[in-house]
Amino acid sequence: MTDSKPSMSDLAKKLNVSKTTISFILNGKAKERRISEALVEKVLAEAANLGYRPNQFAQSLRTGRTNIIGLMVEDISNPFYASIARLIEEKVYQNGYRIVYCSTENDVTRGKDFLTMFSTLSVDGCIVAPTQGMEQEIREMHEKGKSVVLFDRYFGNDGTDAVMVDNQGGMYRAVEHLAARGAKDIGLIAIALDDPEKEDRIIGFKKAIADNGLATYVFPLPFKGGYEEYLQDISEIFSRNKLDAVVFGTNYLGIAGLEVINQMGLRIPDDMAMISFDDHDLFRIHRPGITVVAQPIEAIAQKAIDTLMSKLRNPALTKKTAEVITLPTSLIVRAST
Amino acid sequence: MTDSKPSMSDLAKKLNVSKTTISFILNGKAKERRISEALVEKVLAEAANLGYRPNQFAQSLRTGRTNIIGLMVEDISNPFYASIARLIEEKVYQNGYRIVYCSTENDVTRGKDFLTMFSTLSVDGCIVAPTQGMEQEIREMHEKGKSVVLFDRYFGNDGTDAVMVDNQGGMYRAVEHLAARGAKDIGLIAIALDDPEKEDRIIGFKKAIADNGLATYVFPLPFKGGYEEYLQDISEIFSRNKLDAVVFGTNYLGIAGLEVINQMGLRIPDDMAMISFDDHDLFRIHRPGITVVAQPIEAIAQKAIDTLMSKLRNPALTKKTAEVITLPTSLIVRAST
DNA sequence: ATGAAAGCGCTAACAC
DNA sequence: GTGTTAGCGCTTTCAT
Repeated sequence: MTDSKPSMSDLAKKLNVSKTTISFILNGKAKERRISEALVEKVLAEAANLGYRPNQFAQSLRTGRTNIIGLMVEDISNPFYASIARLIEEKVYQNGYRIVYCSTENDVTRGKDFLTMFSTLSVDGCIVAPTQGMEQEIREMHEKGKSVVLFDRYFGNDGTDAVMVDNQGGMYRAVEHLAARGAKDIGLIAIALDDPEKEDRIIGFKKAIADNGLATYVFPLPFKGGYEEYLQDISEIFSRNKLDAVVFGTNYLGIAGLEVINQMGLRIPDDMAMISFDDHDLFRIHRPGITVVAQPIEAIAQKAIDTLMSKLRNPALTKKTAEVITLPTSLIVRAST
Repeated sequence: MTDSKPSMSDLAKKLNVSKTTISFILNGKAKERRISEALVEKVLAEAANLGYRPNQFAQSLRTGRTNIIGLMVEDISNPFYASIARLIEEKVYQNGYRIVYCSTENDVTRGKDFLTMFSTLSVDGCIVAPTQGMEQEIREMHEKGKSVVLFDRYFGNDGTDAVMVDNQGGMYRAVEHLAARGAKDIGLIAIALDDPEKEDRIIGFKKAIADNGLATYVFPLPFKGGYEEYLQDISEIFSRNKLDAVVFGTNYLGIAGLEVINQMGLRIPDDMAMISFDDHDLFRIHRPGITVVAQPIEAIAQKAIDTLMSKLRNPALTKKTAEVITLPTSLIVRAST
């Protein structure tokens, strides 16, 4: 009936031992406190028997640590982020942490709200794919000693750790590949949240186009939630420009683009060669297969966690070193090029 | 420098007011406590000024409520669950809750671990796509007064709310559709965690096969993490049986199946007609398009949240009513059939 | 080798 | 109208 959780006091009372002792034993400090084997046994046994679980909130209130990690991505339903979330989940649980996630939808306000939430929740650290406009807030968290690891996007030299991917290089090789296959009019359709001149994927694209002496067709698109709108935008781009190849800056643009191409009855790669950033089941299985610039998802997750965990374990590090890791992408050539 | 968060005491000291008063004001109980307008203003202003944020842990410790909701799915990186997670996130935040998620991988032990974690974390409620074998634990949570809403899978009449989908009916109509198109040897490739006789999708399939006087080809597969293994299993099934149509019980089996079909050079729908449970970008965009039994993702998320929120708002309900909502699936016919 | 006691930040019954 | 006070369950210093 009164099945409510047993507290440390319950244990203490039942065993005629003080809370202190119980606490030490349960926290593995029995040795250094020289508590007798016998007592340790007894306490452990009774704790197990009663199904005792420490109250995380009391614990957090006392210690200031929460064992919660915040994960902030653009959209948790995007397979790229979902896969990362899955991997991070796996690795984080092994270290006794839990994850609270949220999707920013590239909205600064949402992003900041969530940062506040993380702060309110007192997460021990967080892994964030930031939107732009959050620079200030991220820096503040960092300065307050919270461990933050950025990925997917970051802001120059602000002292925050980041796990990035070689976006410029990846894009450069994609264009190179297309050019080598004889493409002349290569378009780039990519999200530009901010200034297109600052987007690495766009920069890499332009550089490759220039190096290959080709004409530049860049179509920066603002971020919008709706898939339908992208279909619309892309089909307009296709009808107004006679391209023989196209590169998409993200998986969802690639997907939308592929749908448009198919709808318009364009043949890949004869009428239109195609490459998308990010691999996806769709790109692998589609006939013809779609060439992609794949991001090393596993490595991104691993590095992000490793970085965060090492800061968490050694808080002194947090304020000091800031490392920006850049992981290579890989061009997976399929029949679309 | 000492930028650590201001507490209620700080506020109280600064304004020469007691914590009590602050607490009441901040919790919107100023009216009923008949606190003067002026004071309310002053407190609110100073709170905003100092950037005061209540300490969630102290709050939780005191009230027993945490504003955290646990979300447990089979695999957060599966688009079906990821989409649900996204929608649930959206709806939940509007109500001031946060989400902690975890992926069971259909592993009972993991599932139970996470349930314990939810319990330790004192989540206010949870939305769970259970694995089998968790019946007992779910029932216990429920009996302890925790709000639990199941989806995707549930255990008969155990008094827990559940949001389900008409799996039998969806599968039935898929087979019916195939039969109407002249398919004779229709195979079903589906995960059977437990007894295949208890899996609704398999039941629906068999019923439809019987009603249409066809031969029964059911290939229950155990759940395994690895995609490669499914490829293997499926291609064996295809080489050992001469089917003219196949139905896949879940999106990842459908994806693997499609990959196998393409690899084997089978033509859809001439050599092999195909239907998969769950819609997916891949099925929509693939040429030919793949007919699917789509689940109403949005509705599932909405119902789950609605149910949970109403229980949370009115705890008295929790122990009483248990509702099993069954949502319809829809057959989206494409070129694969 | 063990325990008493203070206090983390907050809420709410009960005074005044 | 506003303040006092007693905890929520835990950790940890200091005493014994």
